[in-house]
Amino acid sequence: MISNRRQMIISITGANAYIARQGMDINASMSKKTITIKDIARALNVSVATVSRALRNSEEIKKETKLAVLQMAKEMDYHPNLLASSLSSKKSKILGVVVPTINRQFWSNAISGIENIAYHEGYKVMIFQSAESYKKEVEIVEILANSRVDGILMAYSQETVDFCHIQHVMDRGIPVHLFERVCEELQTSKVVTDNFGGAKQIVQHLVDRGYKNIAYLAGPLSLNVCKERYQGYQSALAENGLIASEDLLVEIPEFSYENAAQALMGLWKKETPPDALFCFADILAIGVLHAAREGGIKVPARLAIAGFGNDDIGKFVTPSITTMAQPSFEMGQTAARMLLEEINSEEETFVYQTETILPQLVVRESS
Amino acid sequence: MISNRRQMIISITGANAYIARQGMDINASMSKKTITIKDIARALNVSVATVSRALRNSEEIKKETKLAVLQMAKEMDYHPNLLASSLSSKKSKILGVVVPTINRQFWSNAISGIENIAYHEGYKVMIFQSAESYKKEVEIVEILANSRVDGILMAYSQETVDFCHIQHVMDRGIPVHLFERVCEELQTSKVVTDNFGGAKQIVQHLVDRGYKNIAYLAGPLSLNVCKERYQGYQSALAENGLIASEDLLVEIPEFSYENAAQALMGLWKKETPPDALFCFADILAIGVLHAAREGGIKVPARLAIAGFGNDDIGKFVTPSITTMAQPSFEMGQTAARMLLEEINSEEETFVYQTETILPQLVVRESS
DNA sequence: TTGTAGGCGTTATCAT
DNA sequence: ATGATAACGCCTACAA
Repeated sequence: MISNRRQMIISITGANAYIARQGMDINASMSKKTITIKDIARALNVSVATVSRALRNSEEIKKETKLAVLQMAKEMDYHPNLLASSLSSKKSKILGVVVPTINRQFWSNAISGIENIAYHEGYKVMIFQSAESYKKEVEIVEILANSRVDGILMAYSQETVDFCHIQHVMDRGIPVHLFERVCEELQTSKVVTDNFGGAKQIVQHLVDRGYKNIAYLAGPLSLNVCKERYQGYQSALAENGLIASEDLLVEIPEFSYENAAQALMGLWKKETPPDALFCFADILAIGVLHAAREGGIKVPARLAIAGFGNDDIGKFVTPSITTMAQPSFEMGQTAARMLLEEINSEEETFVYQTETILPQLVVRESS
Repeated sequence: MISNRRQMIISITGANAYIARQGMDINASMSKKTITIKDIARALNVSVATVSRALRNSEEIKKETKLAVLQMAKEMDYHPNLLASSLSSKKSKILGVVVPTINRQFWSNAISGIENIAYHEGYKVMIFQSAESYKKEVEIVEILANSRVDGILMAYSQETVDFCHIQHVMDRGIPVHLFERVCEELQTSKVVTDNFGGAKQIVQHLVDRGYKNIAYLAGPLSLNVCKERYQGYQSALAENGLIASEDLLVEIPEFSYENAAQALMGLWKKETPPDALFCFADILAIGVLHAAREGGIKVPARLAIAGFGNDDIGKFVTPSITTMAQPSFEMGQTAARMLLEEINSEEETFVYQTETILPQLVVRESS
């Protein structure tokens, strides 16, 4: 445990240097008066308007004055106050992001993609996690709107069935784009995975491999993602003359290794346990795989496992997990790009689009 | 590809309802005049000060007026403008976060912990990734300072050897707390892992298991974390009469599975390849494990592997990875708590502390 | 307990 | 090309 007392660092540079030259008492000014465009204007004997224009590199300003302002700004160690700028210009250059959680790979990757694009376009990113709570989500959306973010990217919580809070901020004039978890009720741009097609494809793959009694381990079917993959699963089975019995559907309330493990145990106790298991997400597939090994169930001999998402982890476990690759980073980028496009669009009638990302089948050892 | 035209949703509720009742023309007010405390004041025939106080639940206000204001605010669909509030109060209630990347588990967990605490304390979080670039980091720090964040949490980039940019924002009066990646030069609070002790412990474990030729796969030794774990490694070897030969140190420029795999290949070509490999982070351990399997190297029979961090992945691979558990989520929480403590501290002389988190040895199959 | 009025630091609209 | 000046929406002494 090392601890230091805060130290007053006295340096005759930057702002203080300027003040010193003006003949002011340094000690009296230790409250560190922050330099504003007003100070620059006074020092240069021009108006604040001129300074403001010069700093924002406006065309309608003489080159020399612009240079003079820039130089004086540096000399006085001036730093713009973005709060004031935002208040005045009505543009905060902030994007709001709402995700269920930050610490699952899909979401952190998506956030990374969002930040990546935002940064390059000069936008900051404000991030919140709803923790799958509707109540929290409502609060968050309100906070973001009140913070005057220029737009919101969100994947709503699994509790969310009412979308008034989202509609409400849209009515306030704030563009909202949905990604991954979307709904029909809202007129927004959306970035989604082809869940139906993806699920169908991977289940077809299982069928092709000879598996006949394929179970689906789902998250809450109230979420479009979960339901769509379920429908893809059903469709694939139907096309192959197989039935998706109720018995083979397990819906878990929360995504975790443990819940997946439990689900497997439950399935295994049935009269006719499945010979393959399609999991809504890789995290579940991993949990199942782990439980299978502990239970002495050979994978893929007695049980094939397939996931969805292509988290890093699936590649390195033994046996490695067959999955549908979802480019989460790129999804974040796409969502951010589309949102910025709407923000920067002049027209009143922005055309909302739904961008569908096609996942890729990655066949590995688990099937 | 579904696409919809933006729709004007006309509803006689909220703000418009109020305006309608006032006899104003709805169509003329479609520009959605945002309601301010001024409007509430006018409607209630009180001053803006009263409204402001009532909304902030000030003590010095009569209960009835407070209620009246609150009710009218709701009726008029009032939403506070946090930008204006921040500008005026000089508190933005925003925390800035700078990390190398969001999409590695350690960092996303830490961010999650930070957001978690921040949210509960009424703070928003603005997140940036430096991508290990010094130049970008300098820009980011400037942006955060200009955004008037109330404090900054950061883990600097691996390129960063000069800390003036950080000192500069501190001089501007913005508290900065360092976590995980810290340096001696800066007088700030810090949250660190006991890297020396942790590395020593896990290497001692390897020695105890009978391994004698233990290599260290490091990240850039310019980072304190990498160096400290190196020193712990050296110390453990020394105490056991073993030598940490230069030959057994591999420094990779960037954290990736691939680089780790390459490093193993390099080591394996040596006259006397190592019999154990301590990796700076789990991600490297996984890369090495994967390469070992492909190269037919039995783990742990011919090569023991140990990591650091306890990412989820290490638990599920075969053989599972021995590692030092680093509670990243809690580190984020701790860092956030300490920063908020400084922000909320009245005193001029805040006592900077260094919080050291002890990692836990997790022995698994790879050793 | 409530009101008045002057900021907070920029931007934007008119003039000149 | 530059200047005055009024917003932007809220907070906070200081008065009353």
